[in-house]
Amino acid sequence: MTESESATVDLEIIVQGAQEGKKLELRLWLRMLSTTKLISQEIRRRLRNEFGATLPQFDLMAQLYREREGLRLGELSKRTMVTNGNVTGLVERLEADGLVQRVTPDGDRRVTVAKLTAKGETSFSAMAAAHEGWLRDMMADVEPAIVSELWRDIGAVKSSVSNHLSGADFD
Amino acid sequence: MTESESATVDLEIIVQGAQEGKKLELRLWLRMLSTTKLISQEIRRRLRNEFGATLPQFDLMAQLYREREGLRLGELSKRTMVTNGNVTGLVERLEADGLVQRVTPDGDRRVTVAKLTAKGETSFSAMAAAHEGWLRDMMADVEPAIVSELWRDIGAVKSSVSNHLSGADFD
DNA sequence: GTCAAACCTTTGACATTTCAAATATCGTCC
DNA sequence: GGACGATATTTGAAATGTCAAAGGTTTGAC
Repeated sequence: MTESESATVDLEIIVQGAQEGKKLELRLWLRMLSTTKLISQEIRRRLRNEFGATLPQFDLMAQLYREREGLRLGELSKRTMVTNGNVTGLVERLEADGLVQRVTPDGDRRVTVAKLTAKGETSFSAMAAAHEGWLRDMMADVEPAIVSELWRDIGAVKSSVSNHLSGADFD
Repeated sequence: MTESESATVDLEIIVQGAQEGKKLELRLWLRMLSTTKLISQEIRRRLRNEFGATLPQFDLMAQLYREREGLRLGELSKRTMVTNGNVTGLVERLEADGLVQRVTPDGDRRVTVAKLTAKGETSFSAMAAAHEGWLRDMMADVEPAIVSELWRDIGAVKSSVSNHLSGADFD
């Protein structure tokens, strides 16, 4: 490649605002992944230290908290994006701790419905408030306008990904 | 709060384009988390179906691929954001599959260096190419300019989070 | 009514994950 | 040259995660 060719190419790339060149999607993914891991680990640590809870337990309880009537395990599995088998164990442990209660409805004995106990609601309520504060703190240096933009644009990413899944995952 | 005060507040919120009101950071976090899970699961499924590999193994091999001399397990742990104990098991299994090789350098017998084998390099190379394509496909509906913006802005989030960690995590 | 297909959850095998404690080695101070 | 603190990895317990297969239950077709 001659000097002038090289200069031209560089210019084009710069003009396109993509000096990173190819693999932009890959780079975005790696950054999303590492950022998500970072935040997850921080939340996990704080949940553990301040409440003796785990993140998956918190996630599961969050779903039950907004459905006071309780949810079937399959529905919980979908909402938490966790496999069925995993939900079984999670709910078992939460039940052992008295935070969740399992009920088999009269109509359909195949079904198990999980529901927060009073203790579970109290417990989750405290964790949720702290959790929200942690996130505000962690993102304190990001402009609110940027946070909104990110929320919107990541929604677009999620949409695109949903439309290009190989498996049979549709909603 | 009087009625007129309330009305004023509502108006401000609407004008700011934040009818979601508070908890913007929380909403961003939930969306980041679910999107990341969605993509992870898709990549996991494809790695499994097409290559018989797992995502953590792929991540680990990716680090070794760009450091052909190999990496100490502690360094691998930092780069993959995985705990030390976890790296031990991952490397063990990869070694059993003949993809990675462990060496203890002469100078310091505390250290273990993991390095891709020839088979590991070939294997990873194929997976990496496919992996990059999967991401491009999944994000195909997102404008390149948006992808760039996201990359930049998520960088800002990561920065902010890094500066507000409670633990002793600094780089 | 009965059988088969569909549905919901659990189970079992295995991999990944964290944390804390244990192990092993190195470097240094005296 | 021995003890101590710092480093580096491994181990062990418990939880989370996937997948596939097995268990009950219900429903619908006949």
